[in-house]
Amino acid sequence: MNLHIESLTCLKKAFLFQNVSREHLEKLLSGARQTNLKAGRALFEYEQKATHFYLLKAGAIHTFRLSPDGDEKVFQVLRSGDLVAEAVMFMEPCVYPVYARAEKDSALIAMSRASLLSLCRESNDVSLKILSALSLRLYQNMNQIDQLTLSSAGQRLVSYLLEVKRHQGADNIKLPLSQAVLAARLNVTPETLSRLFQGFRKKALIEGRRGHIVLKDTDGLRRAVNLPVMNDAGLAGATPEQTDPQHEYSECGCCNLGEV
Amino acid sequence: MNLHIESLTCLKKAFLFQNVSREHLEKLLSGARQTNLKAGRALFEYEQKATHFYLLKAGAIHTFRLSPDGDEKVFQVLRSGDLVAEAVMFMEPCVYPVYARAEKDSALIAMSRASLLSLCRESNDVSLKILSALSLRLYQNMNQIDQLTLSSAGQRLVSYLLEVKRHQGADNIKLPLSQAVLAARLNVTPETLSRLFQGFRKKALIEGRRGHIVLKDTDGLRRAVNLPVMNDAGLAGATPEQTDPQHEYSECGCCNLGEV
DNA sequence: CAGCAAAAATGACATATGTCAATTACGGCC
DNA sequence: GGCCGTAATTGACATATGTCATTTTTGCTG
Repeated sequence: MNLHIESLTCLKKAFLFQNVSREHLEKLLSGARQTNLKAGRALFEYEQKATHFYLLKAGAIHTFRLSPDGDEKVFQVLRSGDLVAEAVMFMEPCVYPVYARAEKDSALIAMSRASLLSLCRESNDVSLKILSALSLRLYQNMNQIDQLTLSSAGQRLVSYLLEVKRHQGADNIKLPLSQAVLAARLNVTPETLSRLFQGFRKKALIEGRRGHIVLKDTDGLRRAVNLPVMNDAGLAGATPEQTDPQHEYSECGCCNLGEV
Repeated sequence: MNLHIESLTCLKKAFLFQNVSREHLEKLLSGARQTNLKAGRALFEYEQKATHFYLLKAGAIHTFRLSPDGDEKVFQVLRSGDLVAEAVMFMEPCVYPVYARAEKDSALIAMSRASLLSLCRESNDVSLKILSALSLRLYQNMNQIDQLTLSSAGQRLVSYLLEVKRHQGADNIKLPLSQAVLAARLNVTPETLSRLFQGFRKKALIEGRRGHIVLKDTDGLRRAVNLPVMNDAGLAGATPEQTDPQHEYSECGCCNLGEV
């Protein structure tokens, strides 16, 4: 049927399933179901038994945890084409390590853990693919830890901006996140974030606002927050990704933050 | 030869290679070499091409990154029996994401990336094993991120203490880390850490010092730093690990911090 | 047991960042 | 194009935590 064909096409585009045979994909999809989520609705809960993973066809999903005082700590911002919770499927015990919620109306394909595991058992290729996907994610997480442990809020912001720049190519960057979410992600308050932006504007280091900002002087930014001024690779140092266009994750290569 | 036999025995004990045939292990070891490191010597450098992974037979290895002002941010504290950088082998591009240095005189077996990859290609079992190991590590990293984004230093410390308690069973816990390293790990200064400990002592929430401390009142600790007082599972909520005795990682289940 | 170097504790002080409240600007909708 | 709710900005203020210097403990080694 139509839906099925469409799903198949989507699935094929996912990095994980690049070279997987149609036959195998069919099997994945056989037990799959389409899920639609209104903005604001939960996809799954923290510590809930993880029985499914998802392909996000349209919309946006945030994964997050809650801080003791109830703030949301955003882990990932997932966009259409992304897989959700596929890495969780291999955990033991298998529970979702985060909450997931639709930020916009979203359409997903839900596939069962069992089908993925059996696919892996049958196809070493798939296992290897997932292996490399997981290790990439591991790397991203390390970078995120690195970023979060930067001592000052300014450093974290600049390091983030430079990363976005690197991924978008131009100095003219689009911030795919609201300031509130970005603040959460950088572990600062929205107020502090706002003041940081203002400070940089005053010093003519950046221009523009509301999602569209121009980095006028990246070295200046680095100096302003005592980040070492170096090549251009940002935190990660030498050119880390950028290369492999196979990595179709919309999550930003180094720390899954908004779109590419 | 003797060394070889001994290495084989070690390897067999590693979680990853639990059910791997002797034949396969031999292959891994065929290209392997023994490495001895004096305390303080580097095992590998950040961003260096990652050609080998290691089994730590004796001693201790720290993995870390450097903050802009030169402080070390400890990622892992590895003890004998641990594998080092095995997850890195699957990254693309394949460079070490951290520095690694011997903290004590250490003995390691160095095995090549190529041999591991070909082992994985041959044995789906191994792939799956590694897959689950990686996903565990991913989970640990998320927990670490969660911890690091706890707003106050006190929260981070208490959350750490409770985690250690959970892993060691008793209220009487042994801290496997010097205060300096622990401070780095919690992203605070040693001074702040010291003052926190003192504060808890004054309030009779803990007793003892120098690695051996007794948690007198865990709920009190939680309250003292505004962490929700709940079951007993610490940050991670419901019983996360504890169960599977197969996980022989000396790294603490939830966030690789010192020994079990 | 004395002496020493390293680790930890303590004190005084500076400041980045959080908090809370008030104001302004934006973006969607009728 | 004007209105309204949300998001962003700004200000005043409190405070946790970093910094730097000094002292005290600790654990070792001869």
